[in-house]
Amino acid sequence: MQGAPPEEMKERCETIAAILKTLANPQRLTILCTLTEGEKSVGELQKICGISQSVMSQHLARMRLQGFLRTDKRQNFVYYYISDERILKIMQSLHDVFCAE
Amino acid sequence: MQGAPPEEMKERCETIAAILKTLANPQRLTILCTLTEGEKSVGELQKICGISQSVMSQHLARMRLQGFLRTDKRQNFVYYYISDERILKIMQSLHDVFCAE
DNA sequence: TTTATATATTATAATTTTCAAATATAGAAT
DNA sequence: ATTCTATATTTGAAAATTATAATATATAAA
Repeated sequence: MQGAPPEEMKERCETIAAILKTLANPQRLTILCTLTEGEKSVGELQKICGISQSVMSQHLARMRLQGFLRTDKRQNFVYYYISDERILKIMQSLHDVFCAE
Repeated sequence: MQGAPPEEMKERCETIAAILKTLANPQRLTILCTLTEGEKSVGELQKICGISQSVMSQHLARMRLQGFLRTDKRQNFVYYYISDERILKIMQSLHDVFCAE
């Protein structure tokens, strides 16, 4: 048995928990699931996910500020896509665990 | 483009988000990390993780009620271990993404 | 039986998250 | 210039989470 938890483990757990907190919301997960298929405009995401304009924008802002997502403005639309490799890997793993046959 | 999100996706996202909510706490993650190495008594967990008695017990109760953990009482100690294969897989995946070289 | 140890539960206050409504902005179309 | 469309931001209330303290329980030891 060792003494205190390696400080490193605690710090990592804080970092990871902060990321998981953002994932741990049904609407944000639905948005991310949708984006794993490729970029979507905000309006498309609203329709596909059934989330209101304001709430959608708030979720997207949070994930953008946290570095999960980036945007690409074309015409008068804003397209969002997953820009964080770690998020893609986690989504893949969640798919394997919960959605695979 | 399809219409509404498959209801199945929404439902799965709710289930998964509920699980991630429990994971998304630095202390609970630290506890789970520790338990990936094998079962530990409550007292051992308190020392290793540096978490107070009451808070530890509340975290353990939550994870036990959610089916992540089970207990084994021996002597006058309660040993906790991870009993949900999905949690083990997620922890492994988080390790791969955030802690691997 | 009393006391000590290990763990669990309850209550409550503080903090954080979430949703909804209103308002703001920016570019395109008229 | 005005209006419309797409998106973002702000605000405030409701709900959920977290920490802390107090109390409870159950078993072992004295």
